[in-house]
Amino acid sequence: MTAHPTTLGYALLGLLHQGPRSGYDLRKVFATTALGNYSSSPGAIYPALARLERAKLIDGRVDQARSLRPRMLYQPTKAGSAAMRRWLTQPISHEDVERRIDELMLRFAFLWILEDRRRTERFLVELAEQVDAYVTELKRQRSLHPPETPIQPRLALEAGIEQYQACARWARKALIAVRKERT
Amino acid sequence: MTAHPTTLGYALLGLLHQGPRSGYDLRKVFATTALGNYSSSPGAIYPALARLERAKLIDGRVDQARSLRPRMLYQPTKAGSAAMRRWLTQPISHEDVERRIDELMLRFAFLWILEDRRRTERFLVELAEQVDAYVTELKRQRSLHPPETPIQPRLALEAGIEQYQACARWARKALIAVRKERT
DNA sequence: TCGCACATGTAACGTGTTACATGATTCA
DNA sequence: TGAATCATGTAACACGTTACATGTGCGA
Repeated sequence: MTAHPTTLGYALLGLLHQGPRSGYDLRKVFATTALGNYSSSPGAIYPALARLERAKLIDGRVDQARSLRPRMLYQPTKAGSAAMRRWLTQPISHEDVERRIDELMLRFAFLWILEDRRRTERFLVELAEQVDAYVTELKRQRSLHPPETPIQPRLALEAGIEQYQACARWARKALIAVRKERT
Repeated sequence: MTAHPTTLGYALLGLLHQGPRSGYDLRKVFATTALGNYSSSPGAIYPALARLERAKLIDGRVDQARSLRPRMLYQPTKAGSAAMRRWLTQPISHEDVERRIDELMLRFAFLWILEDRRRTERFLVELAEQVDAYVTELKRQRSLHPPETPIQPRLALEAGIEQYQACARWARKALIAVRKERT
């Protein structure tokens, strides 16, 4: 009951906030956009949709509009929208930054659902702070490398540092862009 | 038989190339370093070690050196080293860049095992090329956004673009650093 | 009529997560 | 004596991957 959807579940739930879609429609989105990183293919998507429906977070009904074959069109229920809002408004944890940065980006991409610019801004501020903190931690790790460490692991750590720094820079730039936006 | 180790398996196998370690030692590495991103905790590590041993890629023997309790010390077998070398020298695929970039970084971190600077250089060249290609693809996706797209998904895609660009920049910088290295 | 795109699934399998179990040693 | 640390695991569970199954409508 209190079982939360997985990242894929939230991705599907989020997409359905754009309007009713069938499983096939959703698959196409995953197949053609960068969202494809969050998995793909029928074996994951159809079961995930079934789980969301069992949890009453989405509602499926048959699209009897003519055309090809009957399709199941899903849309979020009230409970589904509420679950989505809860997920979107979670605070950004240390753990999220360290190990689930792409889930954070997914959350950000769906923040439009809230129609609350302030919330988007707060997300970016928090993200920049947390990422900065993690960069500091990574730099500390770099300083702890014993001198005989080969160059490759050193450089790999460097890569991590630079990717997170890029993320922090992006967050600050995005914050400015969001503030400029007319709503 | 031809079943390949998972990313976690390769991470363990790679660490064992630094010298014999126990499961506990390995857990500590995962718990305290950035490697922790590649999972953690007994429930994953001990079974992974058991699989590697069943596949004859590592060899465990009891450390009867005094001190605390008996520990199982693992080290790679010849087959294990060969499997590692095969993994490390795989070409970098489009798919790797899109969906397994952190596995690529793990591979890079373990390239020291090959003791072949050229190989490291080639890896970085290939990576930069492939990442550039993916950045191009992401920019194309950005240009395809319909004008009414909310700002958040746009910015999220922007984040992806900038992280990959940071990765490409890093690869070129790292290439220079590796070339400078005396071996 | 052949094949492809549409459309929806299921089954087997391996693996990671979480939580728990067990017992020895060291230190307060 | 009790707590923390060393050290190794196991069991239940859910999820994703891969591969397969099934059938319609449309265009060449």
